[in-house]
Amino acid sequence: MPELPEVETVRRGLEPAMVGTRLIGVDQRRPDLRFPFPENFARRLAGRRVEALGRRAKYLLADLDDAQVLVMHLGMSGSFRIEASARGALPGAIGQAAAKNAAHDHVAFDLSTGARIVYNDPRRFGYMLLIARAELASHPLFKTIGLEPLGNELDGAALAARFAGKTTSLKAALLDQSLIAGLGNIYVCEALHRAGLSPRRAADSLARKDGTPSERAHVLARVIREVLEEAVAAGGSSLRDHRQTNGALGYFQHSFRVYDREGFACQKPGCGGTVKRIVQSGRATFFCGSCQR
DNA sequence: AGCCGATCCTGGATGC
DNA sequence: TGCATCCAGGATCGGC
Repeated sequence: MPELPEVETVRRGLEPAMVGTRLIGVDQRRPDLRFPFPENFARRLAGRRVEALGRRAKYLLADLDDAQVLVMHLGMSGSFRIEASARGALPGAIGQAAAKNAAHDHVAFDLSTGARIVYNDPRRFGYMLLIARAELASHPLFKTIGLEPLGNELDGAALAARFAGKTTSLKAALLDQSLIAGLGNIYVCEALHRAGLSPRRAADSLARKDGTPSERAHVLARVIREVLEEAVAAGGSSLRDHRQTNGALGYFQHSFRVYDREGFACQKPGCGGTVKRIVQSGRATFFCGSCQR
């Protein structure tokens, strides 16, 4: 489910509820998600104060007052919701939708404010880890992570340099978290369409023969940032599971130009092409065969 | 070294 | 209606 915009939406929702509060109790309802929870997970979190809530790539990072970081990944179907109090249920349709899914509520954090934050994940591809802050950067999960697209790292030159010598497709390279972080299937398809680049084009074609970045590289870097920022502003894309922490749906799915739009007309003015669906390394790719070259 | 397919898991959509 | 099949926003692993 969650690519960078969805994770960032969740972060912005959780931040005001969590930062500065203490974790009074942690209700861990099963031994594992994708991986086993850390040893004594609930006990190690109890009483800790949350100092900051950050994001790197698709990871949420809660800085704790004991120099540990609670690392959370939402996998394909993970979501957080905030309940106003430990006992209280949310009113109306949002509350009902949450209650219906309660079988997949795997962790709940009770905060010193009385709020409760619940992690729900039907497919259980998500996970939570505790890592010492000093060891975070050298941790296997983080030391190989690529460019952060919303930071200052991403520009055409950096992208072309990362992709230099890669014989794989642009689609596969953009999905590779060790090259550029945070993109998933949706935003790769959308960015390539906006850039007018074929997903089948070789990744190293972003650089000229002399190694300098081509115009394509600059355009692609710009539209990646653009589509991610627009999606964050829309609260992410809600296809199945993604919700904002207040239960509301994101609405960027209404702005898709190619993703899941096989057979529809290309929306680029004057193009006249049709959106196609192909499979690349086992995953659906949506693109316009006319204007993406 | 680097790429591809299989795999973890559940639920929704589709087809017979 | 029921059952089987396929597909899904991710990322790791083994095999080649």
